[in-house]
Amino acid sequence: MNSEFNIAVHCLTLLSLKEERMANSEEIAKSVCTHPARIRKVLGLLRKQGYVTTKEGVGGGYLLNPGTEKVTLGDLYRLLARGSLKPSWCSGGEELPCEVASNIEGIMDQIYSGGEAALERYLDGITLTDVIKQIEEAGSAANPT
Amino acid sequence: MNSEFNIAVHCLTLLSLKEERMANSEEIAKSVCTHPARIRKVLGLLRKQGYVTTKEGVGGGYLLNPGTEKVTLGDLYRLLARGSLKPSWCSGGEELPCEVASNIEGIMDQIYSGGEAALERYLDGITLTDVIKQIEEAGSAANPT
DNA sequence: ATTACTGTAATTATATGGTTTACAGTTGCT
DNA sequence: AGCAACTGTAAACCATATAATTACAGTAAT
Repeated sequence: MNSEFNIAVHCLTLLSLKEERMANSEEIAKSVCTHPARIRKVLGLLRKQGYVTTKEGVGGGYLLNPGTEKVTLGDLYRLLARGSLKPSWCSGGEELPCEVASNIEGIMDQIYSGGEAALERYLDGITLTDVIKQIEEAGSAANPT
Repeated sequence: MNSEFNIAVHCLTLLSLKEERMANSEEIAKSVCTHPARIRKVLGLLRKQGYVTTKEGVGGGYLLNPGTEKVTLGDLYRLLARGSLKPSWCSGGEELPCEVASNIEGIMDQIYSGGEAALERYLDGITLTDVIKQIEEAGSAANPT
């Protein structure tokens, strides 16, 4: 699947763990390990969903909205990576004389949709809170108090 | 995901519907709509699993083994497309000083594995027989007796 | 005004996936 | 034996998809 889903999870957990729940695209890009413009693109989509608020101008950046921790990975999947199961190339073709060739595409489409539904159900069971908790646990294991 | 999975499903249903359960790579390639060399590559893997027998030389080709219709799409997925959920690019990195960056990879890995397990469970519920039946139904609907 | 940000689109670089070519190995036929 | 029709496999080539980068307009704090 698409890596923007991965980026979204990363950005939101990072913001949640930040004091002030805020950071700018440059800082986030360092942690994600990509270019700030890419972060701005993904966070622009998350803003449209109401997950973050952006502040332009000096001292600006992205602010995590309250309640966003309840968002599930399924929500983020649907927003950023829906349809990623079906490959860009598929076999057969409507116009071909072969019975299999002309019908397989529709059947495989159904199968990919079903697979995606199964995947979404799984991802709906994981919230950002779950991911954040795991990060915190991993961190405290590395630096025990 | 990888389109070889799609090709495998196509080839096996095609062979099952053929009189003699046999065809050569050129004929199959026409139906799948790709190059014969690609068909040979995929069917080579299916041979190693015992799903087909190949016959080299004049009049050769691929023969569907008895019982292969019981194979599930999950089996084919594991053989040809396992691991396709995780994107080639992922965020973060062990070496980074950020707590999120250094831990996210392992956590996302687990999530991708879980998603893959969910997907496999779904695909395990579909056999080649199911796909073949659907092709037959679609065909008889187009040409009613 | 100037500086430090975001928003967004266009461009370039790189990776992936599919096609094609090539040729050695195998088998049936005459 | 020799030819023709196949598979097996790897390498080269090409197209497409994805990520990085550049660029610049818009916005807000000082």
